[in-house]
Amino acid sequence: MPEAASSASFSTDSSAATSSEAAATPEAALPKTYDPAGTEARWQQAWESSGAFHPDPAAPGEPFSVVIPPPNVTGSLHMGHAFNTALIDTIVRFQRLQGKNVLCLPGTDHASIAVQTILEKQIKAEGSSKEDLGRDAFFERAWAWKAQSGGTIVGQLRRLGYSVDWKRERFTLDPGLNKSVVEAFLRLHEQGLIYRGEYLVNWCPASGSAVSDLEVEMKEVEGSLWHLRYPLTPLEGEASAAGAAPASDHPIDHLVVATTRPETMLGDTGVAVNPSDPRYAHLVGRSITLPLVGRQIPIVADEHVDPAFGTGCVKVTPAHDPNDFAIGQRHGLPQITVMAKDGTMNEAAGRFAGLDRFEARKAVVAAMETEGLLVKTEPHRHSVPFSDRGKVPVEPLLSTQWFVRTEPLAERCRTALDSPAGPEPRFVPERWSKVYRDWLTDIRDWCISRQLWWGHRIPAWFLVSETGGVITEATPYVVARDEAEAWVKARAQFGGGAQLEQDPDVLDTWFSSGLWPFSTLGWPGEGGQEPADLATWYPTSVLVTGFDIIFFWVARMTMLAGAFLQEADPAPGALSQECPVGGRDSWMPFRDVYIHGLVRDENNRKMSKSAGNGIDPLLLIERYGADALRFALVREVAGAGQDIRLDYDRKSDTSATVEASRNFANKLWNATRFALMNLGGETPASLGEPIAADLVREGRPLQLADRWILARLARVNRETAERYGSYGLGEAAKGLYEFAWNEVCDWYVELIKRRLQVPADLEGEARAAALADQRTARQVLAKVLSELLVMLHPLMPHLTEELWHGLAEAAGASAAVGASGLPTVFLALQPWPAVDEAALDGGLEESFAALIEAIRVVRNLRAVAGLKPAQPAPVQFISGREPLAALLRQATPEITALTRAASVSVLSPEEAEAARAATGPQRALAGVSGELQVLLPIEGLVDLDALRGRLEKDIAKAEKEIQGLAGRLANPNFAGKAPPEVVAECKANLAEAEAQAALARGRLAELG
RNA sequence: GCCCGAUUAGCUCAGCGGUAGAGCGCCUGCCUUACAAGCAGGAUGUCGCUGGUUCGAAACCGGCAUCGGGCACCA
Repeated sequence: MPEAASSASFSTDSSAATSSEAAATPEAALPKTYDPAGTEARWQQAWESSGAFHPDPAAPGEPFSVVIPPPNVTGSLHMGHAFNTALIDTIVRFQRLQGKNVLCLPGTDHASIAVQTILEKQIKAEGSSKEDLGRDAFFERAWAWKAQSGGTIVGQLRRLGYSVDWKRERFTLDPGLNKSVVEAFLRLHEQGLIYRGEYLVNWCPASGSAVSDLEVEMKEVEGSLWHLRYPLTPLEGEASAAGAAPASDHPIDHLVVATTRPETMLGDTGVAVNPSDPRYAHLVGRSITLPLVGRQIPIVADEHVDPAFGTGCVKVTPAHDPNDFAIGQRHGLPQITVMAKDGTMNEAAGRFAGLDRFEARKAVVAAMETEGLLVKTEPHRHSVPFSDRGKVPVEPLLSTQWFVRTEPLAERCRTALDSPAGPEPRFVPERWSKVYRDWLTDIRDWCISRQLWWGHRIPAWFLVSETGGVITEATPYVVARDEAEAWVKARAQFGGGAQLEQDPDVLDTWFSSGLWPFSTLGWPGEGGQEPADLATWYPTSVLVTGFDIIFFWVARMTMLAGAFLQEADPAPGALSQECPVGGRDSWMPFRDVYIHGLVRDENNRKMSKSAGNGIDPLLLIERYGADALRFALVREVAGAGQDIRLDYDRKSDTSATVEASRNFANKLWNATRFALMNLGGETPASLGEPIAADLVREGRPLQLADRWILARLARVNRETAERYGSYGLGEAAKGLYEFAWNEVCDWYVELIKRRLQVPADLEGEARAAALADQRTARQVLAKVLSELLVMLHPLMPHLTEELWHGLAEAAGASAAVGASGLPTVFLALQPWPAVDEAALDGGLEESFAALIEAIRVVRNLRAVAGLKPAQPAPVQFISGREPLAALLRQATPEITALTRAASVSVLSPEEAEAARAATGPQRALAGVSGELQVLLPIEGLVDLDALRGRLEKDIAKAEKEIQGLAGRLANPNFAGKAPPEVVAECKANLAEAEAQAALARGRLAELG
């Protein structure tokens, strides 16, 4: 237990001695600066050991659920994860304060191809291979890796203060999720949505596996375009090229094709031209003798060919190019594979067999040149598909794989997006729904099998006895939950004597990730019972993730949910373990999808491992605290979905942005420290709510500043709840920052200091009155502060939890503690405070702003005149506006304290004129704010030049304004067409600016 | 090629029809007993360019430029 650190914290343990001491002599017990390390660890432990975030599906409260995007177990977390975590945790903590039954479910992803790549690299470095190890030993090693990396990740998530339910933590490859995966595969297969077949797939020679279209990235490379001469095969009876060729005066005896991949010509099975191309129309149907190979291949007409590009002739290699594959299909051309799966040429490549594909390219070009068939070579910049993981060009190869038929699933999703009740899911920001929809339109089937080991084994068993003991495209198979069921199915279909072998391949990682929102909640359940978690928390409330995985993950989840979670799940009768899904509004796995941006580095580059510019979140947490990092990340969010930039100095490992948030944490710490020193050992509970009417009755009414801050508090409460609830997290953070610092600390606390300290020499009734008023101030301060802490809790959970307990237990009252000695009552589980509607007072907020401005003018005058801060000076306000004048009179004691005033007087213009008539003009520091004149009538000790400068500046500013306003009013169109209230405001402003200029001129003249 | 962002103070970004804002940084003065991780005061902008709509545009519309991202892709 990290109790040692609690000396730097508000003590919440049962040894109340330190607490009561803290109340009496706070300076002794509380340091001036907040030290997050001990505090954060302690609260994380307390929350978790008390099960604060382990919800009961049967508990009351509207369900609210989030499944976190499971990080890959490929090492440790980066700043993007910290950002995602900060956003999700802010949302779920807010919803918990709203009284909802909140589940936030954590987990990690096995990341099939990424993890296997890492492990194979390690094994290779040891001079071995996964084949040497064998499948079992490899798995053991992979699980050990998972334990280590997963442990690191979970540790990092805990360190951020993530309020997830660790008891429900899942891993995409754990046995429960395997059950979901197998069930999903079975049902899709039964529905005809999974099929197996030989197609052209993206083959990654580096990982030795097929990959999906999404895992292919197009990269621009400098290549060449080789023009090759393909001779026409002479027609029968055509003796030679010089023979009769009635169709043309210029007989054609060859075609020229252009290619970026000459090595594939060995697999050419045709040449295509555009059907409307007059140059070649007469040649369609004739044959070419394929150079180097000698094969006869036909000339076909196909719309795909662009007559304007190159020669208008295209070589067709159906086994090695997606477009050629399609052309081949349309014209019944054979598919000849000339390459093996390791990227070398195979026996079909004849004399080029055994060469690596890039060597073969050179060799083929050389051979063509030798034959005199290379027409020319041009430099050519073009896009080449690269494997995301393997970082090598992928090879389109014919291969037998498993596929998900996506169109029927995508169609459901498109329909849901057009739901009359509003789009499902709802994207925030909305623009991402277009990206999502576009991808779901014209979607291609999803290759889900991977020739890897680390992953969910495909639940298909082959009757290899039917095909000579090996698995081929033609081998019959059964899909089953396990081997026993496979045997039953196999016997039923093929009788006894079968020999079964499970498919050696595994499923694409995203297949299991795609089930995450329901597999983690217990889908499909046992014995036809719907799991309680699924019944309560499905659909989840919101998915929070980056835009980079909308296709990979978001769309896969919605498509797969559409197959399983519909009210009328069309599963055939064979699947009797049907999971009932009654009573749901929607089968969609989430109501909202909140898409956030990426974290960029100080140079505006995306932070990534490969770029080497990542920042370890733990480094910043250690330096500034988890709350500071979280607050900094959320505060950077502008609107929604925009990337954020985190400034960072790599030499010193510091970040000004995070430091600013750390400073804010410290500000809150000190505000609470101030409160503890001034609440006389009382707590918000013992003081009670400051109810205006009661206080009037008790003869200690709310003062002006009290009413003002309570009005502000009510408004900020309302705004903040609205922002948190509508994904305006950055705005919520900024709003609270400004309220806490600029209003509560800078003004309210300063304004009530005088009232909090009752002079010892005060006696009798005056003393009683002062004490009564002190109590009012204490009540308001306690309320404002504790409510502020609740509102800030989603953003800075540890600090606010600590301070809230500090406030609540100020008197040393022992906190509720559990058997472990840790607290059992948490701010995290408190209700959000109700907005005090009666306290809202727009007029007061406005007039108080004028008071603040008046004080600023006084301070500015003092600064300009070079008065020493400690030197008192008389202050005179002249205002013709009664509400403001009254306010100034009322706030005289506060003004005195905040401006070091020797005296404060408030005069009407008439009184001021009369006084001047009586005493003559006096030298004074003068300034204006609106129609308010501020005078500091002091002789001597004043920098007159600076004062003149100040007045001249006032005049210039007023003149500029006058010019603008007068110009506008002079325009007849303005007066005629603008709304009357705008014109009136404009006139009023002009009058005021003119008055200001006149006043300032007058004062300037008086200075002489 | 198509689609989306962005372009405002030195930096990071708000503002989205009525006279330009915040934070950080910068300058000046302060250890004013909650906080120097602080307090007070101050300076700083042809709001990317260009047409248009409007009484009025940083904001709305059209074009252009630059930067960033996504999708597609002609061999």
